Amino acid sequence: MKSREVQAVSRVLADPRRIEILKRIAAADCTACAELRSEFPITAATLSHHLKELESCGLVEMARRGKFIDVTFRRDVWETYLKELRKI
Amino acid sequence: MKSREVQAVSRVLADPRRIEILKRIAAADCTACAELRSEFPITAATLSHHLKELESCGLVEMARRGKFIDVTFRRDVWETYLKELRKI
DNA sequence: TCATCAGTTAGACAGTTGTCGGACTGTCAT
DNA sequence: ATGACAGTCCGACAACTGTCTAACTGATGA
Repeated sequence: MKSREVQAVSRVLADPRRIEILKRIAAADCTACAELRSEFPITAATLSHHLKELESCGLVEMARRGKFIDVTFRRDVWETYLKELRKI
Repeated sequence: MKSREVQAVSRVLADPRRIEILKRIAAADCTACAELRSEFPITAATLSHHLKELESCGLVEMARRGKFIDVTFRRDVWETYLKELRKI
């Protein structure tokens, strides 16, 4: 994992709400954004934005399934990130 | 470590330059800001700002020694932070 | 086909933040 | 004392970002 990727993850993790969302996804992969939206007081647009950020740095994966989106936690990326931080 | 403290560290880590500075400090505690300033192309004011951020979330400790500042890496705080992240 | 629902995109706005120059404080050596 | 030096504080500015509303796309079911 390159230094730039570590920075990307760190940047994405900077927002408190994003950490919460990530925790939630890591705890139980969800099959719909609405599932998340029911747990956080945010707009669909805002959630979409955050998910895009989480996806852009590889922390989650998103896949369409009909009307819904499967959101899955990329634990391997997460572990790699932690491994990099442990080097510091 | 409370959730708010984790968020504070994550926020501070979001800036690429701050990660670099932290790495540098972790690699070898330094006894002067000038030492750092010679390695990064930033103003004294900007460096002071970043160090203050790093200090505010507990990642480094700063102590005056005459004209100079001793900057030390708080590895215990760092480990605690990593431990929290590992829970996710 | 048409209404509805899940999610995205675009644009706007407010708040935050990284950066700097310049003034300042405090310390040391002469 | 005085000049030089290490670092901080302040105000400003540009860039970025989290949030929203509103309009949109695409899929489902009646």
